[in-house]
Amino acid sequence: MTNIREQLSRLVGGALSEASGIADCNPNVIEATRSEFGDYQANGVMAAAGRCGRKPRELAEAVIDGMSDEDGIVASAEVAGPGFINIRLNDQALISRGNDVLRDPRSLIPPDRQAQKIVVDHSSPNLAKEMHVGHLRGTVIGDCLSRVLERLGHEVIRQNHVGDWGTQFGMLIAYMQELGEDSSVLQAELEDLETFYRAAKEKFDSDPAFADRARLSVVRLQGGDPEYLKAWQSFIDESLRHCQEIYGRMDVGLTLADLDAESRYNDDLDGIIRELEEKGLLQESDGARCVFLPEFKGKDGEPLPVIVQKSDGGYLYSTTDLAAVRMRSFDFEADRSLYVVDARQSLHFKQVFAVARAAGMASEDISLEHVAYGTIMGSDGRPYKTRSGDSVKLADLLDEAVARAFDLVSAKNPDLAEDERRLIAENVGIASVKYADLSKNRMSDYVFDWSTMLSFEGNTAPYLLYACTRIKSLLRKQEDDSGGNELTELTQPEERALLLKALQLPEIVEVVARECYPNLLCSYLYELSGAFMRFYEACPVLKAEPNIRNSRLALASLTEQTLEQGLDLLGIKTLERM
RNA sequence: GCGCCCGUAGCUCAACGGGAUAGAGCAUCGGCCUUCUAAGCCGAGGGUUGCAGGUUCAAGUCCUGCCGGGCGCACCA
Repeated sequence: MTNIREQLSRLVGGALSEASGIADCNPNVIEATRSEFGDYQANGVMAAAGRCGRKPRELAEAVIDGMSDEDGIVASAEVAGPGFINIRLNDQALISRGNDVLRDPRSLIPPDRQAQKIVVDHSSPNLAKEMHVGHLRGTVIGDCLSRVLERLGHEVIRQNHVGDWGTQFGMLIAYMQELGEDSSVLQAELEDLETFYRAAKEKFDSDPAFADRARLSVVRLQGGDPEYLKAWQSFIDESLRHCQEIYGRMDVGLTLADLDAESRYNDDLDGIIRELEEKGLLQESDGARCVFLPEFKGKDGEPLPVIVQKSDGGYLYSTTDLAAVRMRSFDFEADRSLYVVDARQSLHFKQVFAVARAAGMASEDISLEHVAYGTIMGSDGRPYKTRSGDSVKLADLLDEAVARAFDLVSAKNPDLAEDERRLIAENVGIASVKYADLSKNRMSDYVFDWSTMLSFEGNTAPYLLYACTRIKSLLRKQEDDSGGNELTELTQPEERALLLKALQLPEIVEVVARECYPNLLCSYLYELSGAFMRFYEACPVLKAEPNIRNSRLALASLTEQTLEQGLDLLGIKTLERM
C-alpha cells in the first residue's frame, strides 16, 4: 500500500504532466499548511505553468479535470489562490486504509521499493575511557536511523568504529602492569575506567620513568608482542563490557558483532599508502606523507594536506577511515555509507570522501554521507560538563534520569507498588534522555536541561508514553468484545483528524530514511499524540452507543499501533501504566 | 586569514525537495476533573525570522554583502 502523499503525487503528477506537456514536473504535494485548505495541497502547478507559459489557475483546472482517481481517495479538489490545488480526502477511503492496517499492522510501514545495503557507522566511543555524554547523540541517532532503515527493508550493517588503538593504550597497559597482573586490585580499578585513565595519565605526566615505559609499550604493542597484545586485549574486553552494558540499558541494538574497531585495519594501512602512491596522489611534506587536493585550502590559502602517514611512520585516523571506506564500498558493496559523527569532523570527512573518490577507494555509486550532529551544551553555553569540569559519564547521566523519573512517578502515581514504579522509572528516565536528543534538529547544538527534559510536559517522551497508557487502559477496559474491531464511521472532526494523522506515519518515515533527521519522526509522534488526546477529550469511547463505541475502539487500537511502531523506531518501549 | 554550521516569541526548539495568515512547549494569565489516568484538554497575550540588497507569481528557506556567535584548519581521534 503506497502512502497517501505518494498516491496523491502520482495522481496529480500524472495529470500535471498530461496537461502541461512537461514530463518531469513535480506536483509538489504536501500536507495542507492549514486545515481550511483541506488535507493536502499540490503546489507544483504554478512552477509548471511558468515553464509551459500557461495561466496557473487555468492549468490547475485542467489538472483537476485530468485526474483519474480510480480508488476514489479524493473527495474534492479545488483551485485556490494563485494556483494551488487543495485536496480533501474521502472519509471512506481513510476508513478503508485504517481497516487495512488493523487487519495487518505491519502494513502500516511498507518496505521501500528498492532494498539497499546501508552501512550505519555510529556510537564509536574511545575504549580508553568510559562512555560519556559526548557519545550520546551518535549512539542514539545512529540507533534510530538503523531501526528506520531496517524497518523499510534495507539491509543495515551497523558499524561501531571504536577507538582501540593508539598511544593512550600504551599508557594504560603500562599502568596495568604497574598494578600487577593477577590481582583483584586490577579488576576493582577497572570498574571505573574514567578514574583508571586519569590515574594513568597523572602518572604519565608526573613520572618520567613511567612515561618512558608507556612509550615503550606502544612500540611493543604495535610490534605485535604477545604479552602486550594480551594485556591490551583484556583492557579492550573490559571496556567493551562497559559499553555493552550501556547499550543494553539504553536498548541500543549494537552488539559485539557490529564492532569495527580501528585495529581491524592495521594490516590494510600499508596497502592504502601504496595504492595512493600508485595513483600518483601521494606527496611528501615535512617528512609526512600527504594527499593534496585542489579543493582544500588551509591557512593563508595554502594547499591543505590530508596526512596519511606521520613522519615517524605512524598512521592516522584518515588512513584508517580510507581503509574503512574501501571495505564498505568493495567488500560490503554498500549503496550508502552513513557516518553518524560529530559535526566538528565535517572537514575530515569531506577530505576522506574526496581522497577515497580520487583514489578509487570508493565505488562510483556508493553514497558517502556524513550525518553530522551538534554539541550538547550546558546552561552556560559551553559543552556540557560536570561542575568540576569533567565530562559527564553516560552511566551517571542515565542513573540521574531514572532517579528523577522515579520521584516523578511516585508523586504522580503513589498507589503503584514500588517495584512497578522502579520499572516505569527506568523506562521513562531513559526514554526521556533519548527523546530529548532525538527530538532536536541534529545539526544544531542544544542545551541539556533536566528541567525541560524531565518536566515531562510538552514534546517529551513522557507525553507520548502517557498517550499510550491512556489507549492501553481504554483497550483493557473493553473486556468482552474481542471481535469486530473495525472502523465504521467518523462522526466527530477529532476522529477524522486522528485517523488521518495515524495514516501518515509512513510518509514521515520515508523522509527520515532519506534525510536522516529523527526529529521529524518525533514531531510527528508528538502531533499524533496530541491528536489522540484531543480525540480522547472530545469523544467518549466506552460509553458511546455500540456502533460508535466499536469504531472508536478500533481507532484507539490503530493509534496504539502507530504510536508503538513509531516509538519503536526511536528505540523507546511503551508502558501499560505510568 | 580561509572553510563549514548557525542567528526564528522572554527561554528551549519546529517549519518535511521555496508555498497561502511562521508553529509547538516552557514561563505568564484565564477556564475544564460526581463521567474512559488532569503527566491531560480549551482559551489569551507574546514575531519586521540578525541587517541590507537581489532572484520570482511566492523567500525563515535560494544568491550577494555586512553584523553577531560556534566550530574546524600539518603529523591526536
